[in-house]
Amino acid sequence: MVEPYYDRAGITIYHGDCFTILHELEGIDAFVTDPPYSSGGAFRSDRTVSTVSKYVQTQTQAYRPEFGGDNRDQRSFMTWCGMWLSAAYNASNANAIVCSFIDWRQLPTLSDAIQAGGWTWRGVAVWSKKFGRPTPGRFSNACEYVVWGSKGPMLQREVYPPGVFECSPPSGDAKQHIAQKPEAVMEWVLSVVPDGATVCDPFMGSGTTLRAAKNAGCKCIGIEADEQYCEMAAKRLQQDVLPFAT
Amino acid sequence: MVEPYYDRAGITIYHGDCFTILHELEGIDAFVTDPPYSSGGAFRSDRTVSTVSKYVQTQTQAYRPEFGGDNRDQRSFMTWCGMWLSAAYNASNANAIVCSFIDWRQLPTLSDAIQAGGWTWRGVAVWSKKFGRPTPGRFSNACEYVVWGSKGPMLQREVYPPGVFECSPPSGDAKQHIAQKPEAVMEWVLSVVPDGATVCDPFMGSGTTLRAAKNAGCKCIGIEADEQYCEMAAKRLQQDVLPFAT
DNA sequence: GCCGAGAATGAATCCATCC
DNA sequence: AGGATGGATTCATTCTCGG
Repeated sequence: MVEPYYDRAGITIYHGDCFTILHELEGIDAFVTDPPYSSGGAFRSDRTVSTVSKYVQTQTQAYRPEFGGDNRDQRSFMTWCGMWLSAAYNASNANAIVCSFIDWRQLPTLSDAIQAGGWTWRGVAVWSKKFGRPTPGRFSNACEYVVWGSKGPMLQREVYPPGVFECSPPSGDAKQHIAQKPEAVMEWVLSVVPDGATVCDPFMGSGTTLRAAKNAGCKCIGIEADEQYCEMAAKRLQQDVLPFAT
Repeated sequence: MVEPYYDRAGITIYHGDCFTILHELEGIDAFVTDPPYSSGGAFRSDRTVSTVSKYVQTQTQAYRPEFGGDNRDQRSFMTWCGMWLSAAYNASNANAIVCSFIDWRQLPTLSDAIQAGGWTWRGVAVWSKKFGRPTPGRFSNACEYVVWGSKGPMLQREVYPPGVFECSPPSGDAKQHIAQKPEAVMEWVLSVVPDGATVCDPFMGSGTTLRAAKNAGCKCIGIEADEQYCEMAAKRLQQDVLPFAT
């Protein structure tokens, strides 16, 4: 069994590759995560290939060119998402929930991947950031999306979470990770997760999901490949335990 | 050439099959439309019932006519969307814009189809209805989406439309079609369309797009297969011309 | 005309029942 | 792997209507 990087008060952090760790896990009730989007830019040269090629090494080739410029990264992103979603499915209990953030460009790919991984796709929820970067002549990209689903039928629950949640992105000192989500957004997403569930975030980053899950009374598990973020998250989570925490 | 059902003051309505009519058209600057979604429910039997019982179930329901073309399965929906988007592409000028409404379930299919039809997919805009019908334990489906793109590069314009638009759906006497959009929502979508453009809605319904396009100073063309809706739209549009219109 | 109370509404989803 | 039908459920917002 893999050794945790941090393990205290129902919070466990693993430092390592998500596939390796997921393979060892079981009994998860909910996956709530914000994976790297491999997005940005309409052309391949605009993208950072490193994050993708780090996880997937497949022979990439031109694929249905009539579907537009750049399907190579799209294809490997699809494969990679299918892989982690499938591993997550296998580590889950029956009736588990999966919620993954994504941007508009990869939304269709992720909705395919979630189903390819065995999950039942249940819907899309919208995080409205109020103001996206304005672009002349175009709709601003002011939203990110939560593609979500379940492992088989869902448990009956008496909550009615809104389908749109409006909240400004973090800024200033509160922001420790490029893609960091506000804690309020994570709490909103967690409202579809049963009380006392075991929540796992396989792409933990600075640990916002874990903080929100802990506040919701959940047991939680984070996985992160970058040790710098493991340390940062452990510090953030330990702070909360102190009596004089803010 | 096909005979118009209505043709007055820069507004033309064709009654007939959209493929037949689109084949005859040319010189369109923007397609703005709200096609039948062929959505609803997780089971085929839920999708194949009539639009009235599928989308509305309350006790004292005002009568609104059925609309056709809403019972395709995923595969034929994809093919059908590819066909009309391709026909629309062929009827378009260079730099034309396409904007099509869709719900969460069919968003990935439509984003594939728009690219299969030759368009460059530019993004997703969100119409937030504020509050959808609640479903226990799940995010309410409070949004519809605008999948949009262009024929080649876009013209430079000095407008900055928001990526999310919040507006309640029409109700009461103002609602004549089950899936009718508020005029304000159509005006928001039309903000990416150049001034004085020729706008076409190949699934006109009760004619909201045409009203909004006319108010925006556009020439407009509507196509509708159901004569009942052609009549309804013609009446709505003619009303606006009268000096004592409300 | 304004305000408050009560009623109606919704591009929904699931499931039991029937043929 | 059967397929269609109808009923039950839900609550913030919007509408209606009376005072």
